[in-house]
Amino acid sequence: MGRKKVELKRIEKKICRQITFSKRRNGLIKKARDLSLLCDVQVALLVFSSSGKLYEFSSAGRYLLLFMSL
Amino acid sequence: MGRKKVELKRIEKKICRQITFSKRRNGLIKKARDLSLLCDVQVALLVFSSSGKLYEFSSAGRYLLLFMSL
DNA sequence: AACTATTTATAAGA
DNA sequence: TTCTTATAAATAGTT
Repeated sequence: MGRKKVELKRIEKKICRQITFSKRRNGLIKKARDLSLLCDVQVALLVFSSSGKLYEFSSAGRYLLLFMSL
Repeated sequence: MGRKKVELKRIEKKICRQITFSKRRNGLIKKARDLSLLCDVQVALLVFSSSGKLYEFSSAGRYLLLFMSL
């Protein structure tokens, strides 16, 4: 959805990757919220930036996420 | 993105709600995958249908999610 | 399940 | 970094 069609592969230029991350992360969180509201379902979304910052949306209350290296 | 602008509130007609759920759920999972790939970040997305079925995407390996009613 | 008119998201540019 | 705008992508209503 932009001036050019995007190739589905890692964006190599760091600055471009960060800008895209910011834009798409916000878009994804909005769509998660919309889906939950429109369709009355529970959604949990977690995004970790490469620097480790967590961005999230959850329609439910509190939750605990454990990454397992099983 | 359709014939009419959508109101951001629960879709009352069950059939319409189920159709929208199917379409948007797939779209959301695609966008989660794209974000992870393009921006090289970790993403976890979980969607529970009203009947309790789980739809998910995770760029990481295995994980365990616990909803807490604290 | 496919189609298509239209809205929405966003890539590039300013 | 925030705003704009051309275009790609998603999808609401229809078939």
